[in-house]
Amino acid sequence: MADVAELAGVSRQTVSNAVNNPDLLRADTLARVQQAIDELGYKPNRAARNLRTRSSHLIGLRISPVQEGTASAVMDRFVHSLVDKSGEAGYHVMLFTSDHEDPLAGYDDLLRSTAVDAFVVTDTYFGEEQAAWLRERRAPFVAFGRPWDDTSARHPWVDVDGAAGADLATAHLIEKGHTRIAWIGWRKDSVLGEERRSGWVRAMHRAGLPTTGLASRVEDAVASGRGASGVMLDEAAPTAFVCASDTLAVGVMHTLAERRLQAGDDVAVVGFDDSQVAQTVWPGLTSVRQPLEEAAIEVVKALEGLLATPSQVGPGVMLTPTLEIRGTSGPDRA
Amino acid sequence: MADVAELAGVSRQTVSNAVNNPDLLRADTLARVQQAIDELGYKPNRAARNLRTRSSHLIGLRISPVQEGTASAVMDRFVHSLVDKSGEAGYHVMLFTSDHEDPLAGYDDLLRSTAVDAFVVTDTYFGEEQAAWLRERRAPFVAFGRPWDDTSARHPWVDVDGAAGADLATAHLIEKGHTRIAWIGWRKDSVLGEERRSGWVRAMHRAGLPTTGLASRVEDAVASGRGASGVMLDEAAPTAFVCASDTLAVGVMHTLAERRLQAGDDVAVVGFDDSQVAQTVWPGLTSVRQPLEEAAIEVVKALEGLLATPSQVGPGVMLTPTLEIRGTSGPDRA
DNA sequence: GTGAAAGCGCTAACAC
DNA sequence: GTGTTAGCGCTTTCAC
Repeated sequence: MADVAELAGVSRQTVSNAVNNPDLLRADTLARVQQAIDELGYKPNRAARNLRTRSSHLIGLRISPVQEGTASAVMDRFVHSLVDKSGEAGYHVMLFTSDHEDPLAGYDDLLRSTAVDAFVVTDTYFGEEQAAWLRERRAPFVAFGRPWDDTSARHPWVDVDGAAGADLATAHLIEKGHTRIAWIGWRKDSVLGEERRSGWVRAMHRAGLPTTGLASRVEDAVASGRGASGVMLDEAAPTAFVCASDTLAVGVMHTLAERRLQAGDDVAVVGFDDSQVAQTVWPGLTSVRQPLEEAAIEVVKALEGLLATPSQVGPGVMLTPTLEIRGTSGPDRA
Repeated sequence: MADVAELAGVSRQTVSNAVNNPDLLRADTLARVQQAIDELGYKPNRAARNLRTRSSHLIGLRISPVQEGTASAVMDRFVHSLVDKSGEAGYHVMLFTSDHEDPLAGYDDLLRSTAVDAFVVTDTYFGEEQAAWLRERRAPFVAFGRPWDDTSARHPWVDVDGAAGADLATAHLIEKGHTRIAWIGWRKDSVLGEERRSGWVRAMHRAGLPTTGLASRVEDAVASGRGASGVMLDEAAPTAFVCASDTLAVGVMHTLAERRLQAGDDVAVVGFDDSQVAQTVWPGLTSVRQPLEEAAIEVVKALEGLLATPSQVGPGVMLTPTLEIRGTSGPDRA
């Protein structure tokens, strides 16, 4: 910095102003300083700046372990988008993990050591707890996932409308002529699962179609999807399946393959998350896709607002997913 | 820090020592300071520490955009492992992107602003260029991927033996009775692809089996795998396929499905990377799995060595992949 | 619009 | 073993 100042013939302070408050300088001075900066390849030292401004321009994101044997990688896609979008806003994403026992430990450490300016909280299931804890400590954070029970939650959030996604999927199948459309979803204690399920119910009832005996709730695993769809096929003879996840949808496809049924031709299947599995598996799994890039944009926007004026919290942002139509959602042939 | 010092009845420096050089203190003093730290929930301020020690305990990792429509997510799995392992060593992973035009720009910025202590370089294809550039700037880094042409490269690296992986896959098929085993790989300009291919050649020749007319080199895309395997089936009638990636292997499975052939029963297929697709697709895609967790451990180890004694560079570490055997690698029925 | 002075919170070097 | 001193590189007052 001193070098730049000397080369430009100004004081060190003026260099700082050139970088942080360019409009404070006269145009010609600014140009001279800028040239010196370029010439010397000067970049302000992060540590010093952080110390002085009490901000790190780092946002913390806790990532949970990879789920082997499942199809979904929503988290990973979101991380990519978030890194992209926050980078454009001058922030970097710092990843951390904490053991499942005490997920808050990681947050606490980073908070106390002022390592990050804010967090992005994504873990939907533990969201509540984390949110309450962070709020209590006045830690700035934006949640990807709405606050479910706590209607009084005063923190910014961005979420994707799961019901709309399932509705979209179901309506698509209805349009294809299906009338007996089954739901393979998650256990009842999953708020996310119940929300997605409600979209299926909504679309079915809107079309005057029955849902009784057509819903199943299981663990999010391929084997569970396979098991549930086998039973469903035997007992309720649906011509199409809407699933709460691609993992479950792949399970349905296992059942079909075992029974020598063609996914799409004989029985339709729609998944949720537009995973790489959905994108590549034959003949292409129709799937609900979350607008993660948009979500990242909104999260960063909320983050910027939060750090600029911590007091005022804007309303939550709800995004609508889209449907990626592929081979498994063929017309009803029955 | 001052509070802790006062509560423990020592000077601020002693608190610092308690944190950074505990063995410098007498046991009872240490205990007293430690208790004060716990009581107050004290954590050293990162920015101040970074400024003073000229280190951020951050390692930079450039992530490339997600490849839609492919099966592999090696990068994402590696990121998870790296975050885990580096966390144990007291480091955090900071992600960044840079446009494809100028991948070095991102590195340069972080380097100049002393934002990170070191980089982990993973992009195999641009590895050479990046490595040379970083070395020139004396930026500490560890490469995940060996230096291919530059035998004089004096930087630490960790890599997975792709030839061994393809050899493993091929030998497994040979053991299953297959004799006409085809290779679907990447274009010739991919060093990684040629390396994997050499493992197939090696295993075939070791068993006295022919390779002529059994190899195909295409883009890494599902459609390419499908196309190449279709042609191969018509022209050379192989009973098994070994592929350079799960993406290509899924393409082969498309061809089989279209021809009403059962993957595993009629024609065997083995992929590479043990992606979520391989893990979930019916009837399970046998695939070569890279030991990414081990790789992350070695990378972190190298990183620690590098930062401790920058001058001495240990030898590269080569890891051997394993084979995940699933339904698609059935015996030869011909 | 520009420069001088002060200090962010910590740790390395030294004196005690 | 413990305390004192100095300073990491920057930005934020405040004069000028």
